[in-house]
Amino acid sequence: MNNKPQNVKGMRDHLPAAMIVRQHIIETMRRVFERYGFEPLQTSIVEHSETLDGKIGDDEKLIYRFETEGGRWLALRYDQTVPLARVVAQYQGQLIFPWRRYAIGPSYRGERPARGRYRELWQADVDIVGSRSPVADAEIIALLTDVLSELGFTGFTTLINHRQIIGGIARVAGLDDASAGGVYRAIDKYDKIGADGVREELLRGGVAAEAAERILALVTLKGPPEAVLGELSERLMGDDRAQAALVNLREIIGSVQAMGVDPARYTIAPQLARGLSYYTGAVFEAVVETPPMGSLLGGGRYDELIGLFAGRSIPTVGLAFGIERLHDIITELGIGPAQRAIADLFMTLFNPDLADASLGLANELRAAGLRVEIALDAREKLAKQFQYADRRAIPFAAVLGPDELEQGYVVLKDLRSGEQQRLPRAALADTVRATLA
RNA sequence: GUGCCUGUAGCUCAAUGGCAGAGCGCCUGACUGUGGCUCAGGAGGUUGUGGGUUCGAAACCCAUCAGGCACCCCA
Repeated sequence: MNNKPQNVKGMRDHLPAAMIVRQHIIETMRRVFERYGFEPLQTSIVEHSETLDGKIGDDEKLIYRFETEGGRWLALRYDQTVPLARVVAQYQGQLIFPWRRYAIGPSYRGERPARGRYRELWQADVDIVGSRSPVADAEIIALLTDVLSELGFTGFTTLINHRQIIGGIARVAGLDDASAGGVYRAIDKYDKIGADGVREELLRGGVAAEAAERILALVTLKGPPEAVLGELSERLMGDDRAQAALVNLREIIGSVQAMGVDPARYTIAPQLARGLSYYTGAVFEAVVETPPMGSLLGGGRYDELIGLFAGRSIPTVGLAFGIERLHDIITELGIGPAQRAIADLFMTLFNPDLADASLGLANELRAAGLRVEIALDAREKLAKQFQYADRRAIPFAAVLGPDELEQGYVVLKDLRSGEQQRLPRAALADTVRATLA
C-alpha cells in the first residue's frame, strides 16, 4: 500500500465547482418533483442482502455484499426501487395511496467503470405507488420532460414502449418468453448497430430468417405515436396481451398530450427493451444524441415487484434519473448554472482601521439574504483581494473605504462586466439581486 | 467478467535507451483605492506505485493502482 492518497475505483470526489453543478441538478429536480406533489423519502444505502435477491435479474452479481462481524450478510443498494418496495411493504399502514414519492441519493454497482458509468452513482427516483391509472404513467413522462427542459436540454427524446409489445414481437416471431431474452437485447441495440446488425445478431441467436424480418419490420417503425400504434396494432393482430398494451399506450399518450407535453420530445419506440426484469407495463427512457452517453434516465411500470414484499399487488410506475450522466453531459454541453461561485458578493477589507466597518456591512448584506464572502487580511492590497474574488468567479465585489464612509455610500463592482457604481448601502443587496436574477 | 489503449509540473502535452522540456496556469514586481491585458523575474518533478532488465530507464519487461475505448450490461 503506497502512501499516496487516492480515490477508490469508480468512486468520484466532487470539488466545489462540480458540486455546484450537482446541486443545481438536484435542486431543479426537487423543484419539479414537488411541483407535481411528490414527497421526499430517504432510506439507508445498506439493506439486508436477501432483500435485494431475485429482483433485478442477471445484474445481481454486481451488488456489493459484505458480512458483518455477527455473520449477517448486508448489501449496498443497487438502486432505489427495491428499497422503495421494502418501505411500502413495511409501512403499508402509515402510507396513503396513491403515494407519490421521490428519493435522491447514491446507489452502488460493482461494474467496470467507463464514461458515464461509475460504481457509486446518484439517482433521483420518482414513483407513483398504488395506482394502475395510465394518468400516472403520463404524469411521470410529463415530469421527466419538465426536469430535462428545466435543466437546459433541448435535444432529448423520451422513448416509450411497453413490456407486452416487446413480448408480442417475440411471440409473433414464434418465440416463447423464456427464449426471447436474446431477441430483446438484439433489438435494443437497433440505434447502435442498425437493421443489418440486428438481423445478423438475431440470426446468430437462432431466430429463423422469416421471423427476423418480421421482428425488424416491427422495431423499425417510426413516426407520430398514433401512426406507430396503429401499425403495431395491425401487425400484432391476434396477440391479446399486445393489443391490451397498445390500448394502454394510447391512453397514456392521450393524457401526455392533454398535459401539454411537447410532442417533439417523446416517441413510441418498439425497439426499446429495458433490461430490468421487474417491468410489467409501459417502459421509457430518455436519450440525447450529443454527446453519446446512453440513456439519461429509465423507468416504467412494475406492478408486481412491491407485491413480492407486501404480499398483495401494489401497482407502481416510476423512473430513475442518472445524476452522474446528467452531470457529465451538462458539463460537456456547458449548460450548467450561470453562476459558478456560491458567494454572490465579495466584501473587501480596505485597511486594518476600516476592516470592522466592512464586517458590519457584510453582516447587513447577509441579513438581507445575499451570500457574502469577506476578505480575511485587511493588510492585503486591494488588487490582491479583487484578483482573488475574480478567480473565485464571485460576480460582485464591494469596497468600503474612507471616501465611502465619509460620504455615506458603498462602491459596488460587477466583476463580470468591470462596471462599478456608488450606491447607498441600503440599496446594495437589492441591486445585486436584481442584476443576478 | 473479457480484450485493448493511456498515466511525465496545477492543466494540456513534448522528450523512443543517454543532462526531464514547452505552452497555459501559479508566485513576485512594474501598479500604495480595483481583477482580466502587457512586460520582467521566479518557484514548481522520486516521470501513478512497486519490482526487474541495462553501464545508463519517462521509454523495455512483470505486477499493481487509476482513467479511457470496444464487448457484456446498464443510469
